[in-house]
Amino acid sequence: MEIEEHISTEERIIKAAEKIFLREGYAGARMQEIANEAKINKAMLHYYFGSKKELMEKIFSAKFKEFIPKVTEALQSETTFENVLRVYIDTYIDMLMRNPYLPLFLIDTMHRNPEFLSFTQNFPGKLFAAWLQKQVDLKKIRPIKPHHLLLNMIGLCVFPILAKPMFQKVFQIEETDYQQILTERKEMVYDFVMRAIKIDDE
Amino acid sequence: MEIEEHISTEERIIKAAEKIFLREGYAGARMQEIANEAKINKAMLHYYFGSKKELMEKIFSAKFKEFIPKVTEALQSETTFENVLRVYIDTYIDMLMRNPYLPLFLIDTMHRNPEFLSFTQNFPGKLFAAWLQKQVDLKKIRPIKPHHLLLNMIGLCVFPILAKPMFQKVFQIEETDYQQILTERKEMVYDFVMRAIKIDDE
DNA sequence: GGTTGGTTTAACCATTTGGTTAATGCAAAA
DNA sequence: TTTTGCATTAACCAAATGGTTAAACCAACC
Repeated sequence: MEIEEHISTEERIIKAAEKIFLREGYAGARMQEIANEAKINKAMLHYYFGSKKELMEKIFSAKFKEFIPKVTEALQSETTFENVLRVYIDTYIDMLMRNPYLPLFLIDTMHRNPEFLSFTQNFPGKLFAAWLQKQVDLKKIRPIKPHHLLLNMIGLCVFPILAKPMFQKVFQIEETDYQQILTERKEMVYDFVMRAIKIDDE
Repeated sequence: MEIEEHISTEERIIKAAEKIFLREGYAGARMQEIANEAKINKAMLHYYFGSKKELMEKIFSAKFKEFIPKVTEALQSETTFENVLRVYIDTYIDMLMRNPYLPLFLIDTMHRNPEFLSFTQNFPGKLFAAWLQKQVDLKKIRPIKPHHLLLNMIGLCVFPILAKPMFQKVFQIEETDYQQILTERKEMVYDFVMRAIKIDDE
């Protein structure tokens, strides 16, 4: 029993709950399955977290933070628009490839348990809007409403993850090819967005 | 008891199951709730459709067809690329505004019950690819892989529907404004895609 | 060694859930 | 009018589910 290798029961529960909730969703997840996954007695779940709902809320708000783009620093830096866009898309698609269950879990939960959203922090929407307006004023890009651009960027990154089963079926794509396509999209999405919003006469 | 107004029990069940499954998802839906919605005895559900899974499969495959873009005719017509794109995006966003639960329902189901996908028909991926290649050859648009363009187009239309709760929270948007933004997007998405793939020197 | 207080467990509980059944309703055929 | 066969219902059932409880465990402290 190594000192540093020890993982507390609470951590074990969190890890297990993450796995099961992400894979099965709230309604589909079973407390017993979480207990099995954590290799502890089911009563421990309630001992540490009260109820299924409270446990879910813990997992949701933690995961929500991962999903909301961490753009604040990038926006405040003095780097070019192109750079911000490129880094953002790369980072985001990488994160999604590492967490393929995350988008569906969050979207599903937000729709069916909207009360969980109230516990989450805000995305710096105003900051993003201001930054974008500056880029427009500087004639770096064509005018576009911040919420539209953000929806476009995130949608282009996230949708292929959400639509994976349909996508693979419709185009008859194997797993390795699918991963390859996601990687390709880092370049593709950057290019697509850049062309869509750049100034024509340059 | 009007002759033409009569709705068969089977139809009543389908309507009710659609409503409940779309709103609650498979795991969240309750057979009793479907029966209540249809105002019939719960045993009728099993009498007509066997099991929850069989009923779900009926609803899923019907709804899947609505979601898969009906592009075949458009692709075979001799109209311009611009026209196909414009009509496609308009039609699709309109359909989504009328069926806001549809995307999450399909995506959720495909992920958690992938076996349902095997019952569905195929999307004419090859036809779309061939048509797009022709547009590229005719120098109507820049080269782009068919699956990327399709993911982009659908993603740009669908993602705002999926992300609605988060979107509204992050940007503090009321329901009427949200609807307005979706309508705006018909124009916006067309423009965005068109600029992204048009030939530069014209 | 004994007490204390947090941790863990097996057994239990009430309710919900998908599904079944046996009896009844009922319209059309005979 | 009686029979036939599908349609419908109330009552029921076994399994699953989230949650509880009382007892046991166990390391730290006295």
